[in-house]
Amino acid sequence: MAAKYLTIAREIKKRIISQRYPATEPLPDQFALAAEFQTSRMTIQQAMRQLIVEGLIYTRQGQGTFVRKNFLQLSQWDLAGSDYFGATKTWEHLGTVASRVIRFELRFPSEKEQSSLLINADAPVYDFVRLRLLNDEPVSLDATVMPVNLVPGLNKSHLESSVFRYVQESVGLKIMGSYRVVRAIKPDALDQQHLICSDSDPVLEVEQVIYLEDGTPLEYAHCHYRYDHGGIVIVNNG
Amino acid sequence: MAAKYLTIAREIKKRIISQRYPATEPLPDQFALAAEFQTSRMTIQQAMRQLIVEGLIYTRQGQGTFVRKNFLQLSQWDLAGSDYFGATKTWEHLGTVASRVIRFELRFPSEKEQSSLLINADAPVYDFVRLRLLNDEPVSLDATVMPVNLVPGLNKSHLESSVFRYVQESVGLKIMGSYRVVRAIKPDALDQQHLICSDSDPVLEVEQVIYLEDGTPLEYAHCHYRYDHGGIVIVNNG
DNA sequence: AAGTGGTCTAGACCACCCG
DNA sequence: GGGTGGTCTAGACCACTTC
Repeated sequence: MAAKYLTIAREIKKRIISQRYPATEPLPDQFALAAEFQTSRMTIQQAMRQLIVEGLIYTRQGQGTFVRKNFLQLSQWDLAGSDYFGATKTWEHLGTVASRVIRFELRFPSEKEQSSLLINADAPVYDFVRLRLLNDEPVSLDATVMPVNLVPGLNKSHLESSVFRYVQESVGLKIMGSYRVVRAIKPDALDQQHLICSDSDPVLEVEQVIYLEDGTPLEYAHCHYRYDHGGIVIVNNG
Repeated sequence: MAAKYLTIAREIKKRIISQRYPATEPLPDQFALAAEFQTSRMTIQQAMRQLIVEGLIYTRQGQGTFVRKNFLQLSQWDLAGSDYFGATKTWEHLGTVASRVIRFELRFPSEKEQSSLLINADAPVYDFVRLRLLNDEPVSLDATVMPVNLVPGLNKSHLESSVFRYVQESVGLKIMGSYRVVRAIKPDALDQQHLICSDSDPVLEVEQVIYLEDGTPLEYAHCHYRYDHGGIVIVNNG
């Protein structure tokens, strides 16, 4: 049995999508909703808070609760954006995805890696490079560094399928967030060789740290994308 | 007088930063905090919710409330990232910033612009291009389209100072969020001319829609950055 | 079983916006 | 002044984790 406030939030969401609550006027006030759903006003407010963080509505003290004009639009954006690559998204709807392992080694971390992963110089790390192919065309070249102690037992077959799945399902770690820097750079020798690009073709570089629920850094990576294979989508709701 | 839950949240934040609440063990439970702050548990929970959205703590039912290990680290990241450009950040701490207007026209929107700005073909738009200089060095070339009806009275002097400030202070509109796509591209003729780069120098392109509180799109822009002048920082907390 | 956070109640008063 | 959302109370019961 889901919480009552979530049930109410879902119901109100339905009504907004079906335009039973037209976007041109405010929603019924919280007292009316509390009466309709036979609950207290605090619970209605919790449901509203849920819809606010989902970007569906916004409130104005003294005025009421309103539907965001771009809510219906946003799903269209997301759809339109699906031709682009988000680092957390998969591309499987675009075709056949494959991973080729270029390098897989153990070593000690550099200073930059120590500070990015919050580890000491004597904590061993995996160092691996993978080429991602979409319909046999090279798309990205990813160089990753991960602390061995967080993910013991990682092997080459995990790299060929999904490190993410191994980390979540076998080791039981949960990803919380990420920190990324995106730039345009000139391709290095490895990029030119594996992404099959000339030295005048730009490369989109994503430098990222992925961290777990409690904030422990899990991986530090440099991902290089061919410039003609889309971009990174960033959505920001205030 | 600020709300009690915000006052409590600030106090708890202080204690975490000063390590009076060590990151190695859970925070005092909500009942103890309610007693200490002479308030109800609901108010303590509201304070906790605040700190959760700020990324400071996380909760586990049946276990307690914990400090995120990367909280202290994150402020260092932000500092480190200040050498990079975020489209919402200013660069004034890096030196002298100037804006040169390359183009400023009125016209009707293209189909792509109509769908991005949610306007009709007969709604006029401003079309302007600006070159941003940092210490007299070209950094970015921005091509922007804005609906005239949202921002009446825009003129060239606004472009040279800050369109953002004009929109906020004179027109009274409030920015809510953004939708961006980042790519690496080859420079076009305008880029090469104004960003002073060769055709083998990559360009970082940010295609963006900025929208207002209620979701109305305010501007649709393409911003081109020189590849050697930093990158875009993206922080994502689950 | 004990201890923790999650949800919920039935009110109350306050701050803000509008006519 | 009337209507709206924002905050707050003093409890209650539930769900989950650990012992």
